[in-house]
Amino acid sequence: MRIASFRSNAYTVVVSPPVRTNVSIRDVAARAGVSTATVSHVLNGTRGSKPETRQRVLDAIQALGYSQNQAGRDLARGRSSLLGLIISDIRNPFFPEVTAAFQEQALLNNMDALVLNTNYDAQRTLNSVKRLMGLQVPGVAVLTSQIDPAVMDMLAEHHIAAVYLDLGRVDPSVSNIVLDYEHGIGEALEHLTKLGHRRIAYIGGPLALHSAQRRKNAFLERAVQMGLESPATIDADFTVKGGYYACAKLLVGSKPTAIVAGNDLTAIGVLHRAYDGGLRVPEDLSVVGFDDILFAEYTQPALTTVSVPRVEIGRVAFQALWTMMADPSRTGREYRVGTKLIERQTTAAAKT
Amino acid sequence: MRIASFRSNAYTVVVSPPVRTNVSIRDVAARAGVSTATVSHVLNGTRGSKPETRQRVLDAIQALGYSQNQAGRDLARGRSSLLGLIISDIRNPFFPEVTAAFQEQALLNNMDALVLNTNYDAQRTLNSVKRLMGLQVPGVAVLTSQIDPAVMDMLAEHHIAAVYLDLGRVDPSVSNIVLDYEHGIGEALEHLTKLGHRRIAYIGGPLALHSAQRRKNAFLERAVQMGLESPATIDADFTVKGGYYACAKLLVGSKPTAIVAGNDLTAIGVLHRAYDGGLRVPEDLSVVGFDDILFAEYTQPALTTVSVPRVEIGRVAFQALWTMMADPSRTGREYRVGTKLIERQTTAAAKT
DNA sequence: GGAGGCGGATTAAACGTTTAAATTCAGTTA
DNA sequence: TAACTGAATTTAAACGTTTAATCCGCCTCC
Repeated sequence: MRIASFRSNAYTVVVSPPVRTNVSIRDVAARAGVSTATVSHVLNGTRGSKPETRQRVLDAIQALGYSQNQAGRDLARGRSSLLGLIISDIRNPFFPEVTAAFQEQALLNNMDALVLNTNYDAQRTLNSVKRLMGLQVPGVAVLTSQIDPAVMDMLAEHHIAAVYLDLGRVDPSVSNIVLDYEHGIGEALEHLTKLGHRRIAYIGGPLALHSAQRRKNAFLERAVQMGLESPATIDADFTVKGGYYACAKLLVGSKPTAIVAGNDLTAIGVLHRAYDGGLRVPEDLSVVGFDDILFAEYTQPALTTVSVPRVEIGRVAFQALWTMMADPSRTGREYRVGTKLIERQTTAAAKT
Repeated sequence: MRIASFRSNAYTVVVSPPVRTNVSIRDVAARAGVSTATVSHVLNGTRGSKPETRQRVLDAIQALGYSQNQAGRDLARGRSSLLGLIISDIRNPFFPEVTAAFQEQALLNNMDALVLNTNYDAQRTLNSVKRLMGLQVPGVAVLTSQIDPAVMDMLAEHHIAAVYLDLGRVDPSVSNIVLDYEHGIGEALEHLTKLGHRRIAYIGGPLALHSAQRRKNAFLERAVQMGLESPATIDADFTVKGGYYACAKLLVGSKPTAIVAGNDLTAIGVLHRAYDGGLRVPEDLSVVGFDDILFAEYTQPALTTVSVPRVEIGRVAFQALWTMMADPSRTGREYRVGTKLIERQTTAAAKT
């Protein structure tokens, strides 16, 4: 062992001892004059104790500055107090709020959340899940937009509670959060038509993304339903640049008077293209985004957008796991969260 | 126990058994015909083994789909493979990149990062640290802008490697990352003076924040050094709104021709105020931000700003911990990371 | 041919909890 | 008074690793 290679003798400075700051449950028990079992029960509320004993234990804990060793605990219980949260990329402005909300809930229930970025890489996702299983997590939220069946299988096989985003299915130990895109998009289209828009184009994301697919469908269905002229659509890549170029393509020929973007970054690209092309927003062109990321409020002009309730998603994800973990039958269920239009300044009456 | 309260009899459906998917190191050892010690050593490379034995172990692992139980491992080693990363708020655009970089490095070294938001709350910070200690983490990066001495003490007491941001000090088990604000601010001021600006105002953050303090000082020192007319400064709150109102105050009387903001959000507020006040940026007013958050690139016009190398900070934070953890003497050191000006479109020649 | 060294493997004792099962003990009932 | 309850507590056996201490051959060197 490396530490052992440090010989110390009378003349050397005393090296900080290889202390394990070892105040264990046994020390607490000794000081309180009870058994470790009692301490454990007091700590976990697993069984009633005489108020007086209880207090003695609490005092001892206080006096010794004891804190539970999770490793021992996890080992004994066969599961950890960590929950897995798998997301695509924390740098994507969609995720920080989801993450924060999830963690917040976890904390309230005395758990922690281990957040893992997959970087949109399936192999990495699988590795993440493997790590989580090594950690004996009792539950995992997979909030990426693509879901690898191998991941699902692996979690199911080990009977780990799991919650997914927009997975079409619910099973024992598997819950599902479905995003109601239709509602928000419906509001957006109603808003635009009320303002007199008829030629409304849509710029979406890469169809490999399930969410891009679903958003686009929601748009098209609603558009047809409302009898709009066959709407132009382009599939871009959910980036600012992508939005910029897609917009450029749309602004030739029979121009749309309004553009709905599949996410806010795309909408920002549209805003830039419009500016560079001498089009004023919203006077010459109305723009609606999707997501309501933090910065939507700060674009110039402020972006009208369909908000996706990220905080709620995070909270619901935790609740889903928690519910399944508490239920011996592990029944999964479906949770529905809505989207809605946030009107800001990038929409106005269509030019006639 | 809750589970136990479920009586099952011959007539009920069989409840999914309380399986512990128990393929342990013992099973691997048995199948490979070796002792658990050997398996452990193969797994950790802690000791040489005959290639042939090694292979047998590896095969057994493969065949059984074994994966290490971290709880057992952590318990035996007295420390976990988790590193703590304490940040103020993952929703603050400064942190996602730092976090991602830190996690990236951790992953490369077979560790995980547990990210904890303090929400700028000292009590919560302390609780976070306590949790981390319960988890037996071998190291903690505290990248909040305020550092509670109680936190430092607690970590030091338990000999846990720690790295801080802009803490003025280095100790055994304590490293420090110092941000060289001066360099970037110097570049910004040179850039502005070269463009003919003389009246340059500064809008900072709440002085309770150490980083706000340091940025402001860096600005003032450089300004004096360069012989600028005594610059107006306002301490705002690092938000868009704050920037907006601070800017409003500056735009009366002898107006500045350029404004340097203590962070990008503030700068965005300035941009908005200028727009609302009929001032064109950069023709009538030059603006420089600080941080270079993702969105700096997407403001209209794109924000000139002093970039703080977030990815590098995350990486360095990990390296600092890793280095101390590997060093039996736990020597801490100081790491310096630079800032630099990113010229975009919010600066131009001063109006004469 | 014995001493010594060495690489490769095993044995067995931790590590700090949780939790069935056993024990104690005071109170109640027959 | 003996038998029974039930609450409060203790005992002790896991849980799955790591690792110091041993052991076992085998080789080398006098």
